[in-house]
Amino acid sequence: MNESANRVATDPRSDRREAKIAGILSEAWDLARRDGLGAISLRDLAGAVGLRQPSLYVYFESKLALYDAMFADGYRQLLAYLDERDYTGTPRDALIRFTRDLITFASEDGVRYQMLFQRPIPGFEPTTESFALALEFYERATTVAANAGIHHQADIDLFAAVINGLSHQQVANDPGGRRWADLAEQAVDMLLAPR
Amino acid sequence: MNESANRVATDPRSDRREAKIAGILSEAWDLARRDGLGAISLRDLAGAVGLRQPSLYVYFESKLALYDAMFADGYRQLLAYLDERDYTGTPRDALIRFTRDLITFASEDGVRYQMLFQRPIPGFEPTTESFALALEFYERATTVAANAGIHHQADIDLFAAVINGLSHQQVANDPGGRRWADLAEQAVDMLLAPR
DNA sequence: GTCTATACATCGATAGAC
DNA sequence: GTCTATCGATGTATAGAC
Repeated sequence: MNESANRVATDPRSDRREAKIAGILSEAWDLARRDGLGAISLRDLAGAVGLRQPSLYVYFESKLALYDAMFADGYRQLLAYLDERDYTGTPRDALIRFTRDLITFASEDGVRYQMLFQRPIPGFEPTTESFALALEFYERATTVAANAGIHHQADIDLFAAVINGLSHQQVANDPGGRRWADLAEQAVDMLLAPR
Repeated sequence: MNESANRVATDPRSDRREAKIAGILSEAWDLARRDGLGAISLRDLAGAVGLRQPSLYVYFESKLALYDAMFADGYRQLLAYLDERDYTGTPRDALIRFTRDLITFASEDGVRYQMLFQRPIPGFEPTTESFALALEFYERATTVAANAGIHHQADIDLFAAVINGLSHQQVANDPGGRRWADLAEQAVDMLLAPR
């Protein structure tokens, strides 16, 4: 290969590094779906990407750093997923679609849902940089809710609990299905009903 | 001690065995609260009850059998907790109290809540006998809900999701507190509002 | 950047004496 | 029923050659 050909916007060396990291993360999600989030083995992970186990330390300084990268990766996937959709239209309709999309996103990958919303790995806390992505998501969620009239803290708490509960039931009892996702409209109308 | 004194209803030998098992389970919950449910070590557990690790196999034939006993123990605690309370009165009031009590129960012990409602241990499935206790609980819950007019499957699904979501938020964000438990009345009125 | 080799800890489980 | 001793597997992490 020609080491200096195609000198584009970014450094090709760090491009390749980023691509490798992306490949490792992709395999890490596969392993997590197979064995559980807490049971990822660095040996298995290295084998899945054609490396020996110590070579992983070139890309992640520890297993917790790998988890942190997965946490950030999952939130980037969620934000990209939301970017592809539009939440214009009436506030009620937007909130219904937002809710349904969140449940669907959770349903598509239960392990990813666990990582983002259940925090099931003892000893793992996301770094500030990674957690910023989570905050970005919460900001978007509260904005869509606020547009539909959900302002008080108690209402926001209830809204968050309902979305979380629907997502959890969907992932736990009907993974990949729509049984709870299809309750989004009913749930939102319930939340928005005047008291 | 006098080995044959006080010969009561049950065999004293199996009484002692049951008491020992209860002690082991109690320590297992303590360890789970400290290290996480999936990170219980049989060595630590044995040490906590004054035994060596292999001696635990006298009482549990495997680690999964220990988890199964914890699962059953947790549901027995929940059923006993509900037995102490009464859910008479108007159906709405009963459902509010039932909901609030469930969230409170979850809040009192996040690890127990995980074991009963989140199933976070890869490879663990409760035995039929243990799962029967879970079914007993679900029967009681649906009865209280049905008395308040929640009959259709979609309504039951939504009710279960709301309780689960409130409990999860309470455990995850305000353990031991009441922030989401105090939303029980609002949540139930929302669920019972005519559409 | 990748490798071999290895350190070092911990785990669940079993064998067999007492 | 409890113990000592130990097996075999697995885990993360590091040292150092190439």
